[in-house]
Amino acid sequence: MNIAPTTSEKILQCAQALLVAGGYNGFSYADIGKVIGIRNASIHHHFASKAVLVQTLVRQYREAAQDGVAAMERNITDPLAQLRAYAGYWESCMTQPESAFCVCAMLAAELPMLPQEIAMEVKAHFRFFALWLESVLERGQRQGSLRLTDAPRVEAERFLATIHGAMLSARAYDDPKMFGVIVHPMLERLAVA
Amino acid sequence: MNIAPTTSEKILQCAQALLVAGGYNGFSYADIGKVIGIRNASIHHHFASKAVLVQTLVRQYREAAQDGVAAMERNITDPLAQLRAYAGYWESCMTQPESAFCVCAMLAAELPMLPQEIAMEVKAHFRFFALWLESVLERGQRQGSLRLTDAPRVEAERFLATIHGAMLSARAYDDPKMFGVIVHPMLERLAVA
DNA sequence: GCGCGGCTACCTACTAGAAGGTAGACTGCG
DNA sequence: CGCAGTCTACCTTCTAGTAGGTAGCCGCGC
Repeated sequence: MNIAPTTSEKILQCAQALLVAGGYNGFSYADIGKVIGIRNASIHHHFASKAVLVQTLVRQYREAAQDGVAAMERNITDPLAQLRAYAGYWESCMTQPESAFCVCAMLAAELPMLPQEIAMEVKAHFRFFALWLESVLERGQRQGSLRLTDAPRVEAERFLATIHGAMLSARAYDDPKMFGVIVHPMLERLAVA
Repeated sequence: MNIAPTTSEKILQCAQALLVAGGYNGFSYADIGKVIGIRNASIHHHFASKAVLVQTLVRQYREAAQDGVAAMERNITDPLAQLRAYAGYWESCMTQPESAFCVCAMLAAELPMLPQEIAMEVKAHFRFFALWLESVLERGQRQGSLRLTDAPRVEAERFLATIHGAMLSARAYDDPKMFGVIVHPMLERLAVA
């Protein structure tokens, strides 16, 4: 959303779009260079190696996600509304190909052969969201606005897994609406009748 | 389980293990050759191209899965028991790294940049399982042995998405048990009290 | 029963291109 | 000047894929 994104911002943005489309091994420096009109070597000036590039990308992605959650919690206090906002955010992402998949979900699938430093960032992303969802669900249960059938921890892990699985299904069916088809009823079921 | 697997079977088996670990672009002919002790060119003798190799692999994987479901339906008739058997199959796969992820779920994540013929096989796999799960859930509801809160179609898609998301979470947490932690309560919730 | 054609399965040696990465020079700006 | 940012030109390694050859086997005709 910057007026004039710097070159390194453009590189990161482009790398993210390519990463979301095809994973860590699905893009190259040359692909990035072709898109933003720069030479291979110039990318190395900004990011010493591909691992560093992707690690930087994931760390910023993770920080942005955490900032986003913090901002959302300031605007929305009702637990169910928070879950709806989180799901709604992803639902709006589904329609644009370059953001139609979670960077960390993609990388998690490739975890066994990812550089260690990237794997750590990805794992931290999962831990953060599982903990946040657990806190939201637990609070909703305490307030009586959410109806859980299992422990908040378990419900949180299932919620996150279903969100990620719904992204996968939307991709497999080539249908962005599939995400909502799966996620909306899950939210309604959590709402106290 | 063959006494003496042929070379092309060994190639497919090895390719599957590598595919599950790192996706379509995460392995090369050389990687396969190194594992099974064969030259790069010899793999081309069995499979004209990488796309053909992976397409063959996915088609056989899909057929084996469909045969497995058919065999299971002959042995188990109760819908809930069928769902448990399906989930139990994957739970047992989680402990072995070379089978700890669904080939088609992995490829679905990379769909946007996969060769067309492979993408078609992957999509067919998703359609098959969604339809099968829908039929099982619908039958369970009719018999009164399963308690659905949404339409069988929607419950089936959510079930499949949660299974795939649970595989992802197990990988992200580097903990095979995470699959069961997510999937068991989902099954219990479907069972009529 | 022997030789021959054709087949399968593998080999060595090679190619063109892409991969990630490096060295060093140029350019424009504060 | 000093430096950030970019370039050209290059390197090494890996990539999928090709060309051509060899060894063993199977079946057929004589």
